[in-house]
Formats: sequence, C-alpha cells, structure tokens
Amino acid sequence: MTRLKDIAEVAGVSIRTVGRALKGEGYVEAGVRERVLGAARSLDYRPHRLARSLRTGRSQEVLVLAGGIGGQYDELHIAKIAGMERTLRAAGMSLGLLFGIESEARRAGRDVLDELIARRPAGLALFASPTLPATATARRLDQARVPYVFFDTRESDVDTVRHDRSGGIRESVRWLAGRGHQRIAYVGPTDERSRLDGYLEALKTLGREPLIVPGSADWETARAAAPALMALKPDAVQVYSDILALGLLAGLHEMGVRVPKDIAVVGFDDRFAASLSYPPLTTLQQSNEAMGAAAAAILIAKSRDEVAPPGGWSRTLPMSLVIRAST
Amino acid sequence: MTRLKDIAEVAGVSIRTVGRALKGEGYVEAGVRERVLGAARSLDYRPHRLARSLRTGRSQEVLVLAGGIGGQYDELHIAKIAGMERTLRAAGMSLGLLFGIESEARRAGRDVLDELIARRPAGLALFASPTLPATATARRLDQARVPYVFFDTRESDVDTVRHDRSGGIRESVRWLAGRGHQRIAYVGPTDERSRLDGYLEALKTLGREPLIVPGSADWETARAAAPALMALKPDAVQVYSDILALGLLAGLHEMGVRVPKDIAVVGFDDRFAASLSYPPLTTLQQSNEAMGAAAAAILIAKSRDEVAPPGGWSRTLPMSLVIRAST
DNA sequence: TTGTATGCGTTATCAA
DNA sequence: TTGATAACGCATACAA
Repeated sequence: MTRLKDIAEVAGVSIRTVGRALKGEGYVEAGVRERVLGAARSLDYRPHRLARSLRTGRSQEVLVLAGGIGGQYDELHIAKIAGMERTLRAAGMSLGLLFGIESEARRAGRDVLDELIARRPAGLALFASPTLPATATARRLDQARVPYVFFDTRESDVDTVRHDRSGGIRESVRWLAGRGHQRIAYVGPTDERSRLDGYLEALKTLGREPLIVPGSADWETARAAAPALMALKPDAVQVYSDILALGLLAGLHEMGVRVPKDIAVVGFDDRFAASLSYPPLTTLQQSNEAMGAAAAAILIAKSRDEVAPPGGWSRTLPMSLVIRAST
Repeated sequence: MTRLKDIAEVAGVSIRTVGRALKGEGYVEAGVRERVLGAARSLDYRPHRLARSLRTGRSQEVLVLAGGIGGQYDELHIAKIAGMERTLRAAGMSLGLLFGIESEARRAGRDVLDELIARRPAGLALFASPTLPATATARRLDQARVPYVFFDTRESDVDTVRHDRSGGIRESVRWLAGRGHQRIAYVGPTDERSRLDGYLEALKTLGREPLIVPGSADWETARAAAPALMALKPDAVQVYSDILALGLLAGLHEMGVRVPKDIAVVGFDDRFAASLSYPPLTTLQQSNEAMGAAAAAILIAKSRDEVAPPGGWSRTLPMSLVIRAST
C-alpha cells in the first residue's frame, strides 16, 4: 500500500510536489512530473479513500436507504441501485446500502436521519415509503447540507426521479385503440391518480366512455375482479400493475376467457414475472437503470455544489411499452 | 458533530480519558466515567467512522460484488444482500455494493481484485459467476488477508454459503410421493448435478424409475418441453427452477393439461413470480435472508481473526417447501 | 517552481 | 488513575 510519502522518496521530491503532480494542478516542472508519475505507476499507487475523506470532510460514499417494505425485496429496486452504482463509480464515488432502517429506528425510538447525517455521506438516495415523510426529511437534509434525492415520491416539493406514469398509460391506451380495440377498461386502485389520469385523458381524447373496475389492491383481489371486469364487456384492459395484471390473468383463466383472443391485457412495471406468465404480459416498462443513473447524476451534481437547473433537480423519465403475447 | 475533544472539554478531562470511559476499558474513576458519559450523551456524540478506520487500519465496510449477469437483476440476490446488511449493521459494520465490476475491468484490462483489496474492506462477499474464478480469487484474498465469502460456489475449496439443493429436491419428491403421486418426473438441465442427484436419490429410495426430460434451459425451451414430458405419462413433476416451471406451465396450458388436476408441478427458488402465476406455484424456497445473515456472520468472525470451526467456514442451509396451488 | 508544517478525529504509546 | 502526544494518509496554507 504505497503512500504519497513513498512516491516522494522514490522520485526524490517532497510530498507536496507529488500531490501537485498527481492532481495536475499548479506548477510542476515537466521532468519532475514525469518522474513522479512514473514512480506512482511503478509503485501501484492508489489514494487512500478514508484518509482523503477525513481530510476533506466529505465522504465519497452515497448512502441508499431501501425500505424493506414488509420484507419483500424488489427487483425493480435492485435495478435502480445498480444504475446508481455504475454512475457513481464512474465518478469515483461508491454506494452504501441500508435496509429497513426507518422501521428499526422507530421501534428503538431513535432518529435515523441524525445517524445518517452523522456518517457525512456524499449523498443520500431514499426510496419513498409510507413511513418516511418525504417533505420533512428533505428539509432536514437540505438544512444539514446533505445532497439527497428521492425515488418516486408523490410530494412535489422534494427533489425526485420518477417515471411518467400518466404518459405511459396514455400511450398504452392509444396503442390499444390503434390496434382496433373498442372497449378499453382499467383495473386498479383509484386513489393513485397518475395512472388513472393517464387512462382518463386517453379515453377523453378518443371520445370514449371509461370502463373502470376499482378497488383491486393485490393478486388475489385482482383475480376476484375478473367477473366484474368481464361484465363491462371490454376487449382490452389496462391494469394498474403487473402484480394485479397477473392476478387478473388467473381470474380470466378460471372463467375460461382467452387472452389475448377475447381480451387484451396490459400490465405496468415490467417485473420479471411479466415475462414468465401465460401468456407473457405486455406491459409498461420503467427504465430502472436509467432512473438510478439519473438519481446518481443529481447527487453528484449536488455534492459538487453545482446550481440546480431552471426546472429544479427533479427528473421525469419516459416509460415504454414492452409488447408480449397478452395483446 | 461533536468530537472526543468536545466531550473532554465539557467533562473537564483529557481526550484519552474520554476514550477510556466510552470504551469501558482500563481504569476510570466512577465519578469521572459518569461525567464523561453524560457529556457524550448530551452532546449527542457519534464516533467518526472514517477517522477510526484510518487509525486502526481497518475499514468497517464489507464490499459485496454482485455480477450484473446480462443486466438481469435478481430479487434473490437483493434478499441475500438485505440479510447481510442487517447482520452487519447489528455488528457496527456497513455494506458497500458493486455491480458487474469484473466484466468492466476485463474490458479495461485492469485487475479488479487489486482495486478491491486496495480499498481495505472489512470483508468481501462475492456472488459466484462464470466469469469469476472462485478458487484463484479465494487464494489471492487469503494471501491479502481480506476476509471473503462466496455465495453458491460449486468449488469445494472456497468458503461459501449455499443451499442444500439435493436435500430440498429429495424432500419435495418424497412429499409428492407421500401425497400419492406415482409417476414423478424431472424437467431441467442435467449438467447441474446437485438437483438431479436429489431427484435420483429420492426415486431410488422409493424404488421407482426416473422419468427425466433433459435439456431445458429457459422459459421458452421449458414450454416446448411440455409434450415430451406428457409423453412420459407423469402425474407430478419436479422442475429445475421456477423460471422453467413457469415455462412448463405455459406449455401445459397450451396442451390443455390441467394443473394440478392432471399433473402436479413443483418449482425451485421461490421467486416472486412463483406466487403470481396461474396456478400459483408450489416451490422450494431458499432462505435468502438467512443466507445473507450467515455470510455476514462468517465475514464478521473472520475479520475478528476468529479461528475457523472444525468443519471450516462454509455453511449449507436447508430449503423448505412452499405449498401453493400447483400441487 | 518546490518544500515545511499543520490538521482532519481516532487510537495507542508512554510517562506522570 | 490520568494526561501529553504521536501517528494513520491525505490535502493545503503558507514559506522559501
């Protein structure tokens, strides 16, 4: 483990000159610079990250807070995390991961945020969760001058990366209409507005009446909703999520309804499971890696004290339709 | 951000005494100890991890190397990582995550392992991948005195946590037989011995002839294998993985074969998708969080220079059957 | 153009 | 039982 001091000795200069030569800043005589760089290379020098961070007062590590929501670990999350990590590493930074720390802290009566801030991370990426008050959290992090970014918050006053859910659904419904489907229904909870709004807007543009089966919240209730759906005599259905879409598929199977012959089904999320169902599910894909990369880019910029772009830091990413056999 | 120095000033003692009092080591007068602890609490002291690591020469961070295998991120991986992180955090350590660094380094002609070792991690957890030579890697890490553990290596001479795949399949086949199934088949690649061996052993114990449909490697080929399977007239089938089992379900649907009425289907892995299929899939569950916790425990012990238990560090975890509607 | 010296917050050595 | 003080490796203010 070579140190600057070792390079200095080999190159016959002071440690300060080594620093300058390696950073390429200030005045260093060409010959000296060559000698230093050569010594560094032959000694296989790598800066000691901890020492650097201690000195500069800034860790190079971004912390990711992943809520272990009911112990269900999400392949959508890991793709985002991977996207972040790649981007951070390219910028010389690294990624630390924490799970379900909020709920644990609440049980223990401690305050998570203080602990996280105390670790002086280069940035904080937070997965929105019902147990984490986004706005209040964002304000405290701003105050502590810790760069942060949320994934998929609904709150509009925090910096976040999200997908254009409305736009995705709108495109999907238009695409179904373009393929000749006349009665396009929607199955899913109606308290999440963005997806439902996309559906309503698209139908309005098309001049059609909405056909909505509200209330489904999981695989089982979606399965049970199949008869209610078919009572509307639809020839296509946009579902709130892949999980619900797969539940609906099960219900349709049981009723003897053939997919896509009798009805086309479109999901939302592009989970791994969507490619494994019978039939494989056409669905709206989140570009999770891109989302992670975007989040990382925001944190990198913030940590370099760059000024926010005119529209603010938040980014909205487009979704795309993955066409499989259910349509 | 209070430092030891701040506590020392408030408590009116030297910084050294503060250190002793907080660690509870050496001789500190009871009254002084109380004063120091009180000051630490009221100042909300938290040790500076970086400074500590710099001084002790050991980082408290375990690095996890997750191969981004073809860009497919795995919910099985993230559960393991979550299990690790929880255990590490309880031991005062943390977790850093790196993706697909091997393939990137190979492209760039650099050596990953040296870079990782240069970061002086408290430990290294590696997901086995075809591109990472486990034995050679383990030897180099041993030499560099970096604690390591693999997930699911086939190599027997490296420290690893794995699941008892043979045992899991054996139990599953016995369970099927116990439920009255007479002709229990196996679908999957035959070059992975552990699962196939479990099947063969169980059938041998039962005194029955094996019914094997070899060769399937993905959803599509498993789907195509349905007719070949049914030609064997089985009344139950153990499949190599959930992915293949779901492909097989699709093929059986297309043939009009009813599951579980005509044939019972058992998968392997307990992916999220297994709970979302029609019918939901009975499958062998890996205890991924437990696996992560076991890996973390090994790294913690190694990093404390504990001596390996008689059988070595490696651990084999049992699998369990999750019974759903496909049986 | 180059070098000396200091400090980041901890731990640890040695002396008092 | 306690306290000065050095050192970990790096970055940098200040001198030369």
